[in-house]
Amino acid sequence: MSIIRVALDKPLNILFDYLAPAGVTKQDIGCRVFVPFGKGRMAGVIMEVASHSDISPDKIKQADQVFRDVPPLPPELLDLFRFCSEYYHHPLGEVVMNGLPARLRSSQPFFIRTAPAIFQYRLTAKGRAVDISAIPGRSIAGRKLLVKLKESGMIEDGEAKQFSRRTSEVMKEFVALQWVEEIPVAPPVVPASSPQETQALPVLTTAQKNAIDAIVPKMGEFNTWLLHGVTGSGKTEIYLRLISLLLRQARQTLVLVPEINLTPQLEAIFRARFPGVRLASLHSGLNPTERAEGWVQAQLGEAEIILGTRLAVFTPLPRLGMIIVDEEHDLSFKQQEGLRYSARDVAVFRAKRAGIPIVLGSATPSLETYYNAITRRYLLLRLPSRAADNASLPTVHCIDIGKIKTQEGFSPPVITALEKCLASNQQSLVFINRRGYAPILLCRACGWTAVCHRCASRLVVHLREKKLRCHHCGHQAGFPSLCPECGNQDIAPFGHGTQRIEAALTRLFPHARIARIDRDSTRRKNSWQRILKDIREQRVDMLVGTQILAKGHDFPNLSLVSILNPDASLFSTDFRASERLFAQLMQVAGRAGRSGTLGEVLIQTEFPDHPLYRALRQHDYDTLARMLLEERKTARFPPFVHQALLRADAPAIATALAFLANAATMAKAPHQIEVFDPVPAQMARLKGMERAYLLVQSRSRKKLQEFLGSWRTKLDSLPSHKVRWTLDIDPLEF
DNA sequence: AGCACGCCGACT
DNA sequence: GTCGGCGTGCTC
Repeated sequence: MSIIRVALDKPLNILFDYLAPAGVTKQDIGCRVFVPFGKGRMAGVIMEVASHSDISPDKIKQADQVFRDVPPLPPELLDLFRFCSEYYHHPLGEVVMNGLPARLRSSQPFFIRTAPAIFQYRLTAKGRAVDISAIPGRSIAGRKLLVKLKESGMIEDGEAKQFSRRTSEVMKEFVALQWVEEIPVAPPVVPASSPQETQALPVLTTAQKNAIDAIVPKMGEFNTWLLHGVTGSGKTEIYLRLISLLLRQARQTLVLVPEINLTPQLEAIFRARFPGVRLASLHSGLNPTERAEGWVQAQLGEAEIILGTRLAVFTPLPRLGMIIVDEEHDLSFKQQEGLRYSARDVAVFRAKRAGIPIVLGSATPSLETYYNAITRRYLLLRLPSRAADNASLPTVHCIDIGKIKTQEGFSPPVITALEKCLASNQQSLVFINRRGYAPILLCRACGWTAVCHRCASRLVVHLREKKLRCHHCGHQAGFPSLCPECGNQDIAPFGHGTQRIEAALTRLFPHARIARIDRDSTRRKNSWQRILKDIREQRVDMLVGTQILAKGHDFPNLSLVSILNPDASLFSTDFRASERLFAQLMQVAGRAGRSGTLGEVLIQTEFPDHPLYRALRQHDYDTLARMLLEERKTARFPPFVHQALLRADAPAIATALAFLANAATMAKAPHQIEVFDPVPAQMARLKGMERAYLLVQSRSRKKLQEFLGSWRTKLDSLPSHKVRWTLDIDPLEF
């Protein structure tokens, strides 16, 4: 027992053997270890302990130090890493180290703060006497804090921290001034055996009740449940009931959500429902230490609910009882670089191994998931109507802009509807999936358009900043006054983006309060949360925005959704474009009329009879999904085949294509495997790199995997000057 | 991936 | 004469 095999963050598909430090046993498998490597030293994870090594003894170095600061990674997690390494054909060391929070990847030991201190801050008599003007006006955090304290007398740590990053400092000053006193709160005993659900629980709809009755008897076994519920049908309430059940059994629940935007919302709901229950929130908005702390709490079994984005699927969870993947169709579950894993698929595998249920929730399931459900590999639960008493699904109308002319992007019926909405104090939403002022800068004389020189894309006009921007690489350019091609002055923005629509709305409705919501307007930290608050508190009449608005937010007073130009992706070359467009439109449409008021959705299109819009009008996901599945079947697309992409990047497209051609010859297409011709990627140039890919597919996942395994060893030995290649399993983008 | 070693062009 | 280009090969 003197050799340890260590996973290191290196693009090599091997473990590295080291002489173990004294006293190392099999108990240390899963511990982090510090080792010499090349001329430096680095941190890794002990994957195996062995008695001998095949490496010649003179090469083997002595490992420096085994870290026992946190418990070793449990065997199930190491298995999960091995599975990912094999399935995604990615080096094990990179998989393992990618799964650890950054703070634990470093060579610094991590000191667990035992019993993370929770404090209450109570306003003293002295503090009560302080006038708000005693705090300088520029100390916004200080003022907010004092106002809050005067309102409620006391505040908890966690709540205070939400005001601003400065809060803890300010609070220290308050304590020093004896305005507040600090009272330690005893942390809840672990595990909280009975969740204190104090408030009256909402009455369940029949569909919700049926769903819960179906899952509850099978809580102890693996099943993949698809919870297919229209927007507003109350999926969250089902999650809450199931979690509550697990809390009573002292088991942990892992909840995966798409992106950080939704995390605070769901976190607030969970905390309100289960006060006193330890919830670890793992998202990219945390600093490395916070992230590691949440992770360790999960690993120690202290955190009972773990809420996080895709990376959270790799959290060690000793008492895991269920996994929930909310908005399972969301693309952000798939990592698009490095280890290209799908957190949703990894979660299903993890649940299967652990013998626990997994619930995939969506109003618009991915076709892969839906297919699994209708073929009974997954168990399907439906919530066909909205949960709130008086809420029904919005009416959807198409406006044929082939027949009715638009002005500044708006057709007369949309303008009228917006007017009516404004007059009756209802909020409206204008959806246009394009940031910036206009997508194109065009010379009317010669047809020249501004393009990015690093990407195969057009530059987008950002009028306010007087800049042209590439939305793919971030490149910025000034605004030319003449056409660089023909010298003509007649160059102008063409088409509509959110900024232009916002400007048009401001002209049309000068008295309306208009908010633009896109990546540009929500870039700054907390600005999205602020806008959301403004919307909820009715300080906004009209919202203009991109797909950010489509995602899971509840706008109670919103009654009109206008969708401006969705046609572009109807006839796209990407076979998933229709599925995505439909999901997106269904999601935005679902923002309308979620409580009380009847919602209305207006779609401006040149193809009002297209089946996609017909399905949308009838809120009929199933018919369209089945139709799209039929198309996929005849065209031999997923989910009827399994795909893998060999991607190659090179400075010149010919180099990338030549490499792929070589790779294709090596493949010697075995039985049941289709190897296609190398082709340039959709975005043929990105950030100065030319990109191409080679598609491989098979009806048998197993056959495809076997093939990929042997192919990859050959690829490793292929000359690849100037070419960077990766395998992308179950690719979503081409 | 880094980072070495190694073999050929323009510079103080 | 060297400094440095990046092609090739190794890391326990």
